[in-house]
Amino acid sequence: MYLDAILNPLNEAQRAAVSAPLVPVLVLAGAGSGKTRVLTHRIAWLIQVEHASPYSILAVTFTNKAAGEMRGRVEQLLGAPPGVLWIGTFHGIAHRLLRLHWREAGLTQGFQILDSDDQQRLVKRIIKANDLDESRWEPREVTWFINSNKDEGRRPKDLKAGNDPTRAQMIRLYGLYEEACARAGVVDFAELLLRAYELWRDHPELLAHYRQRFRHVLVDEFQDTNSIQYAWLRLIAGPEGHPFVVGDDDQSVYRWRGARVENLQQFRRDFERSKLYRLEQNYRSTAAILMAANGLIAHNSGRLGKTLWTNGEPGLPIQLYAAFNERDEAEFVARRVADYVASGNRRDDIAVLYRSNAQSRAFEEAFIAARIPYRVYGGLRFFERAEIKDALAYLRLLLNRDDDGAYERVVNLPTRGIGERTVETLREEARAAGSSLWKAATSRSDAQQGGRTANALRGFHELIDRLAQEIAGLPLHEQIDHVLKQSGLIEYHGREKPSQDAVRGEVARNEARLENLAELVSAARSFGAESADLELPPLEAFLAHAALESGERQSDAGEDSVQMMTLHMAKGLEFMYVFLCGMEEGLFPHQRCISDLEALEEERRLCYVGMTRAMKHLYLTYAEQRRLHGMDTHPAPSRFIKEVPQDIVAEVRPRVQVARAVAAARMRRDQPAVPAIRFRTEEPPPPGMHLGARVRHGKFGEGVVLNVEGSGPHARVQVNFEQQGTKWLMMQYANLEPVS
DNA sequence: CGTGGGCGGATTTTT
DNA sequence: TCCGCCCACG
Repeated sequence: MYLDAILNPLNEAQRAAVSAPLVPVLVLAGAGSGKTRVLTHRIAWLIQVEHASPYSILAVTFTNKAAGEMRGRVEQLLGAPPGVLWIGTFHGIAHRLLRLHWREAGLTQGFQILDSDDQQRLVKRIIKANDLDESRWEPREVTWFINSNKDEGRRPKDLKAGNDPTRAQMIRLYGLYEEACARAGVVDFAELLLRAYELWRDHPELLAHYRQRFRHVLVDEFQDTNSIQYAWLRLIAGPEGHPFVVGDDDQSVYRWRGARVENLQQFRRDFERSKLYRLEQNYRSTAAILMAANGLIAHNSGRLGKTLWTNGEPGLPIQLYAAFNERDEAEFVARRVADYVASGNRRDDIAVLYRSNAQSRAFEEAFIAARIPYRVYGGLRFFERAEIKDALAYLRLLLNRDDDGAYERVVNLPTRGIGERTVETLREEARAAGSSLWKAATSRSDAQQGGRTANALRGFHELIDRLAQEIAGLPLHEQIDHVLKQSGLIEYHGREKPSQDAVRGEVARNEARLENLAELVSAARSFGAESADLELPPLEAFLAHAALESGERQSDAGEDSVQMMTLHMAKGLEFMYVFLCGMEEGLFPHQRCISDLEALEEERRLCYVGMTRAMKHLYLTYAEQRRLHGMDTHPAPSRFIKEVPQDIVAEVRPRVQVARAVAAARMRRDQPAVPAIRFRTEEPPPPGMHLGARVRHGKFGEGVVLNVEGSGPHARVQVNFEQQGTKWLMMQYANLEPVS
């Protein structure tokens, strides 16, 4: 019986959720409690037990990765490719709807998608075109204004400026931006969602059709939905529907980009018949780690409430390390990593997590010095790389000459004598005529046709027209290959820097760019049927794919390496050993969040997310001195450290000969199972730094030496300052003066 | 038209 | 401190 396969692998709570009746369902799924499993098994349950047609199922996620995983696991479970199932991201599904109903949605048939970078550039061009000061009207801010309004479902006409001239200008720019998008036939990410929502809202017959069809809607990571996504969900579900949503209010960390945890509560109000299920059994972490995480998150208010528990190992206490500075912090982590690897662990199982990307630097340096392979996540993804975007701009222009963004990007790339002056004139002409740059250029009067730049411009247009003709009928990858070669892009990146005694990095970078371009062709070759059902020509489909799925972050997988990433990127992942670093006030919680309770609670959730990534060992580290923006700071340890129940925290201190008596008190809580660190040297302590000595520090004032470890530049002393309390300091940096 | 130096700003990121 | 962007120069 199918039932067994679906329900047997589940625990009681999971089983209850999976086999819930056809009413609206909210599953509160704690970290590591089998959330994806519940979703996939629910889909199988609907099909095999409720006899739902796969055709009637719509499953929505936030990331392509999650969608891919879900699809894979459903296939596995059903033993067949559930081809007709709609599983995708909010954006992917919105895109699909808009392709199918572009006319009703008020779009052009071949509309293309702007990624955030394209969008920002467009906003910037609009600001410039309106002679506004870019420092007064920052493109970032304007873009944020536009997107956050779209996220809330508001068009320019819905906005009132009141007496606020700044706001009035913002609204005006929003309107101009919309016009520009319409003229160029492009939509941004937020627009995909808003249009899809409006499509259904304004076309009752379409909505009725899709409601009839998608009887079963499932949503992953529901706590991350924004207003428009939730409104869209309510539309498709209708008053009689029974959406199945899974989320965790304690893991909501994207409020700053429009996510609304309140949607969880709102769901219960809007769907009165809804049932709530809690998944609290955790299959990932040790009891100690869960106690720490539970204790921390209990400090947040207004939670739906949930306590993780496990049947598994009690595990080791949380290890807390107080470093002198970020270098010491990194060296500590590197030593521990080396220990783990020496005892047979894979580096892939070790993660260094931090609040902000800048923190990776110190760790990279320490890992390089210790010859530990590592991988930093973050940075540009494949389709975001400049050379790739250049190539895509050519392709976009081939499909749509009115795509001004694409036009500006490649009109002089490679250099063909069309300078800023020429483009500026073109922009003015286009603005005056209310047309695109391409049209403005082609409709110039004869008087303007003679000069050198006019010839260059004509050459460019002829190139584009010629390419468009030449690639007609070719297979996708040959189209791209042809454009890359004939446009001169390959040559442009391929040429060696002349003279300038071979800057080696430059050559390497050019090679990498050429490789990426080659990779683009092979990506096109393997880009197959996935969008066939949209009845889009392959090139259009490929461009949409490039925008919606920006590709891998790292090309060089391969070697077993320590994983380094921000806490945000770690969400949804798990690691055997986790180092949660930079646990300092001002860094984590971040300075900008400290005075805002909502933001502070989000920081705490982020910390909770970080802690619950760990399966076996969790370390918290902080530095007593940290260089930030080139300035030395002396941050206090993060409040989050104190919010963890102290009886499951063990402070790590290097074990040394000196001052054993004082250290012993600290050591009592340290666990013997964790290998102690030994200093290589056992030379006498630095002069004047004996126990009980009075010393003065530039910032902390006077204090008494409580503890001394090591010698030479690496020596560290613990000082009890009259004002600031007890601190560990590094002799090398501290500049302590003896006081007599 | 391309580059180098000066200046300002410096969470978090997916689609 | 360091990185990215803008402008002035070659």
